[in-house]
Amino acid sequence: MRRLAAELDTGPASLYVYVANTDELHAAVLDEMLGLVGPAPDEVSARWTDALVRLLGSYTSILVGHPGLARSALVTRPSGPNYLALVERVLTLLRRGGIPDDRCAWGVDILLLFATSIALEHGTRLKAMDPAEDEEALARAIRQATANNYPTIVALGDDLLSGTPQSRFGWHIRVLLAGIAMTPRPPLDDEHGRS
Amino acid sequence: MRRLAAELDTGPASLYVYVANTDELHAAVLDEMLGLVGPAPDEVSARWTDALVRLLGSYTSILVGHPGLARSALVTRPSGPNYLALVERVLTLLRRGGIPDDRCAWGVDILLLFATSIALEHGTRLKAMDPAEDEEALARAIRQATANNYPTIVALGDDLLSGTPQSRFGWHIRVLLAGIAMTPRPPLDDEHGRS
DNA sequence: ACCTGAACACCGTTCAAGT
DNA sequence: ACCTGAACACCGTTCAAGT
Repeated sequence: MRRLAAELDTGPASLYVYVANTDELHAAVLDEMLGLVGPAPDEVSARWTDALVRLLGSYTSILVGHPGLARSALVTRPSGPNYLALVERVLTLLRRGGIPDDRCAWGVDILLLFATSIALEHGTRLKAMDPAEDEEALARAIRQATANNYPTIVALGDDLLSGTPQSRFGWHIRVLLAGIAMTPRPPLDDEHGRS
Repeated sequence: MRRLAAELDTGPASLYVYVANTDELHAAVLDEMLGLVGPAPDEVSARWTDALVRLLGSYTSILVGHPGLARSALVTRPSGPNYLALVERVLTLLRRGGIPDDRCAWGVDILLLFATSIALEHGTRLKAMDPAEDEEALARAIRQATANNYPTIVALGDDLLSGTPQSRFGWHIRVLLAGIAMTPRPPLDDEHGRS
């Protein structure tokens, strides 16, 4: 807020004429940036799973550079036109994959939530640390784990930390898609509208 | 930091003798709270999927009350003894489900990441808003969506927002488990240790 | 050697006062 | 009626000075 106000050569109070609070500002900025989300040259021809990995990947990579936006998007679900367009595209691809409608409805939510979380995780990490010091702590803890207390952790060892962020991301999305495709929705316990 | 220091009748500077920064303090507090994570009365007898839904559910419910901790856990992976014990329990259950070791290794990460994200999402929402005003914005946007611009959103309609947080959470975890069980890991592109 | 008061450099938000 | 300076109520972190 203050940074933007300074950029505009005014006091921070002036911004509150246009937005109610920081989250609302973030939502507006995010929707603007979402206009840039992949033009998807071959979205129609590619396999639907690959298309979704790419689409969600480009959504995530936009957010990684702006962890503050990712945080806001996680907490206050965006509802701007470009976000809705993204939802629409994800839904279209899920349907193309033959996913039943009820699972498309819940699946789009978990896919976007997950993509947003990954962006927040990586984005803040990049902002905070110089590389190499990075996940040091967890890696050390895992390597020091004794077979007495944590036998399974020791057995799996370095594989717990293997892979690049990109290869993990692709696997994560495919896991979600496969799971969505084969996990029936629970019956809706009656909730009189929604809760 | 300042709140804790005040509680201890001293200045905030004194805390920096014991912790390097806020994230480290958060990590220590979180690990302490993780000591309370479900004693799991029937973890051995229950179906492994049910046991995991409950275990991750109790992890999440601890974090929901403290969104600040969830945020830290998302950004700086915890590495305390109680967190490792949680990882160990999740791994044990995944193996009991017959999940191959390499997918257990990557699966525990996505499960805990997801549980942490859900806690952050719900926790901050509870903190910020009075109920009812809640997701109003997205709900309105969806209902106002015109069939021209967003045909699939309109077709799915209210089902996009149906379900209770609990029923969604259970479905989400089952989606992840089913996906993990059936999605082969990509080959590790060579990374000389890790990156 | 160990601890900490006071300061530094920030935040988001409000509201009375100005034009 | 519309905008905003100045203040309010916070943060996390540092460091010189005290014991």
